[in-house]
Formats: sequence, structure tokens, C-alpha cells
Amino acid sequence: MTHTILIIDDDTELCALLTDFLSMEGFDIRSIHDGNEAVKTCKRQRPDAIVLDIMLPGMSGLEVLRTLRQFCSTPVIMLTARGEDTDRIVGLEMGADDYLPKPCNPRELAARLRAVLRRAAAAEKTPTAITVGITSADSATRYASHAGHDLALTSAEFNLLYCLLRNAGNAVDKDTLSQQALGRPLTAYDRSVDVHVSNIRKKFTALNDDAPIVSVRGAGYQFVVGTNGAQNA
Amino acid sequence: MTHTILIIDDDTELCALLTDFLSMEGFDIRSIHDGNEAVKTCKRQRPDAIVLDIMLPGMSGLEVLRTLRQFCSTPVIMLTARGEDTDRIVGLEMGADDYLPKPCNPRELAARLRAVLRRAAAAEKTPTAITVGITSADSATRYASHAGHDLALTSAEFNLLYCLLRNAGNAVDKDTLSQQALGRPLTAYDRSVDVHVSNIRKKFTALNDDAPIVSVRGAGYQFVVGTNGAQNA
DNA sequence: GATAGCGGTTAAGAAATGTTAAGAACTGCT
DNA sequence: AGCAGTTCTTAACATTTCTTAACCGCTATC
Repeated sequence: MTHTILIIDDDTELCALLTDFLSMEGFDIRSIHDGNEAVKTCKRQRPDAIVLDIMLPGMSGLEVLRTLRQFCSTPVIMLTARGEDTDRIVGLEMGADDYLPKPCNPRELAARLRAVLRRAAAAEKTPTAITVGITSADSATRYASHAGHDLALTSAEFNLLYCLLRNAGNAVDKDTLSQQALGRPLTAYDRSVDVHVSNIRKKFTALNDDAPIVSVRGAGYQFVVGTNGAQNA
Repeated sequence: MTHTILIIDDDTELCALLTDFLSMEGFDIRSIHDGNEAVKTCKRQRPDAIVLDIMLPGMSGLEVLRTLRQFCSTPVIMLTARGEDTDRIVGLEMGADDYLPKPCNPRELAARLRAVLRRAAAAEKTPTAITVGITSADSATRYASHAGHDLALTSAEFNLLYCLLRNAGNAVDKDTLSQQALGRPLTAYDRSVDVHVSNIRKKFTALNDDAPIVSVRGAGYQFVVGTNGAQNA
């Protein structure tokens, strides 16, 4: 997949140089030499990443970044004057993703572009949230909700529910649950899983709803999928 | 991938010899016999590494190095006269990456070139800044901010947060945190990591925001993504 | 309908984490 | 070296969370 990169720099010569090099490296390059124009282009074209010079005529690079961040979270690599730590710091505060001292090595820029793109892709692709009916849990935030309300689960409870949600509609045996949620195999007379399930159910009923977790005798527990409230007899 | 090497030496015979040998070793070689010319070529062609003789007519090798370092950080291997320690020291201060006493063994030069290129590649791939939501940290300036404001972290706190940010959305176990942030393995009854986390949280709440760090009992700590600046779809 | 096993629930104690504060270790300065 | 300020570690206590044990009722099987 080829990525579109927007270069915002008033130095046309540098832009041409970078365009040549980065094109050979497999990127699709657009360049803009004016801040205001850049923001508009960005809104329209939605590039995959942006290379932004801090020194721009008219709107400064930092202003461009601030404006940009109001409507998108596209990764931005800033070009700073050599050793200008204050620029780095201000840029960082505004949400830049990386920096390169200016006159920059095109190879290094290419490498860093790939790095920020890789990270952005990883953040997007990894599905961490599971929603079943009106219940959802997200392992990235460790937040679980039911009917729009916080379930306020503890760490073990969250792990347990998350595991049940991943296998919603099927029974999960207690050994698996113990392993996944508590990090240890189930031993004889260990009732921890049962107690945690009990506490999770209590938190569902605290929201005035039946807990969608049923026990399957001898097989473990199951998150029931289907219309909420309606359970098989 | 083949690397381009620029050899700067007035001894044309030696240049020819090295070009022959290094080409066979898989490098792409250019050679220049004059200092001023070398700097220009370097600006234009951006070689991956430079072999620089210290004794040059006109501009000396050290002057070339100083000029070079003003606009790029390409790895440089210097060729010094046998036993000239002062040259080594001055060159080191100016940012040379390695030395070889002259007359040099081409095999050894090839080996050292590969070493500096490997090191440069590693340094290149490490982006120094990380931004997650509205929280950022830059290991180059060791500055961390949240919602545009300085978090004013101490050294250990910064290391800790940086480590959590690198693994945002996943729990990082305390032993890893201790190793990365404090430089020692976790020992029994060592609560330093917990105390540091507590202090970091205090600095987040001082900015009137919930600290985006949760503990995952028995597993460590986790930087949560997505609670604040809503992003992905 | 007796009984053995499983699951539901509660509560007490154990273990992990949160927090604070004191002093040790380090830093920069003179 | 000595001092002042900062940062880190350790220790202590508070709080939360987890495990264990106990008791209860339900279900399957004979």
C-alpha cells in the first residue's frame, strides 16, 4: 500500500529534493509552501502523514499544527532548526509525533515516516473493544459498560468478563477463565472464579438489569447473546 | 540494500585501491580528492557513510568534518596518521564515528563501515517522540506534556511514563518498568515503581485531568488510550 | 426422597496497591 | 569539602482487591 505524505515547507528546492527521494522510496508526495493552503489541502485530501517545517511565512508551523489537531490526528513529523529544543517542546505539546533537525537526511526522514505510519496502523488495526448486545469491554482502556453505564469492574473482574465476551454465546470452562483472568490454573477447591462471577453479576443488577452471564453446570460460564432480558428456559 | 560511501582523500592511488576492494564487498563508492568539493558533493548526494583522510590539501580533514556536521549526521570514519592521538581526540570531539590508522587494511575498513552503518540504521529507526491522545513524551529532550502543559516529571518518572507510552493500551509488568526506568530488576518488597506511579498520577491530576494510568493487579501498570481525545472510529 | 456434587453467596483474612512522609543519595554550586 | 535543593528509596499506614472458608440451596442420580 502506498502512503500519501504532505510536505509543508516554503523551501521549494528542499521540497523537490525530498519529493524525488521519497517518491523513489515508494511514497506518494504532495507539497505545499504556505500554511493556510496546507490546512485546507489537509482537510480535503487527508494524507496518511505530514512533514511540517516549523519556519513558514505567514502562519507558522506551530500554528498549522494547532489548527490541524483540531480536526484530525494524522501523524506529523516536524522539521526543526538544529538544536532548537524549545521548538521541539512546543511542537510536542501540540501533538507532533516526531522531529528531525533541519537540514535533514532524506533517508532518515523516510525511516521515521515508516515508523510513525507503522505505529498509526498498529493503533488502528488492533481491535481491542468487544461489544455484545448492550455490553462492551475495551482492553486498551480496561473500561467495561452496560447500557451505557460504567460497570466499574476490578482488574480480575474485567479480565473475566472480557474473556466471556470474546467467547460470547459459548461456555468457557473454569480452568480457562482462571488462566486468563487470574493467571493461574484452576486447582481443587478454588472458588475464586465463582466469587468473581458473583461480584460481576452484582454489578449488572446494580444497573437494574439481569446479568447476562449464566453458569453451565460442569462446563463453566457463558455470556448469553441475544435479546437482552430474554433467556432460555 | 547497497550503501553509498564517499571517500575523501587526495591520494588517488589509495582511492582507486579502496574503490576496487569495497566495490567487490558490495558498496557503491564515490571518491573526491579535495575538501571543498567534498562538502558540496556530500550536500548533493547524501552518502550513507564517509571515509575522510585527515591530511588534505586546502581544507583539512577536520575542517571538512566540522563543516559537514553543520548540516548532516552521516557517519564518518577518519583516516589518521599512525599513532597521532591528538588527531583522534580532536576528531572525536567534532563527531567522527570511528578511526583507522593509515596505511589502512581495506578489509578492516569494510568491517568498520558495516559497523557504523548498522549503528546509524539502528539510531535512525528509533523515533524519539511518542504521542498518545493528548499525552506526549520526547526522549531526546526528556520532556513530557499533557493537554499542552508541562508535566514537569523527574528523570525516573519520565522513564516510567515513556515506557508506558511505548506500550500504550497494554499492561507493562513491574519488573520491566523497574528495569527500564530505574535500571535494576525488581526485588521483593521494592515499592519504588508504585511510588513513582503515584507521583506521576499526582502531576496529571494537578492539571485537572484523570491520570490515564491504571494498575492491572498482578500484571503491572497500563497507559490507557482513547478515554480523553476521542479518536478512532 | 436421600445424597453427593456443583454453584451462589457472604464474610473474614491475606495480598496487592495507594499514599504519605522521613531520611538517604544525588546534583549543582561555591 | 560543605551546603542547599532535588530526587529517590524505604517504611509505615490506608485502601482496595483477591482468596479462602463456610453455609446454603439446587440438581442429578440412584
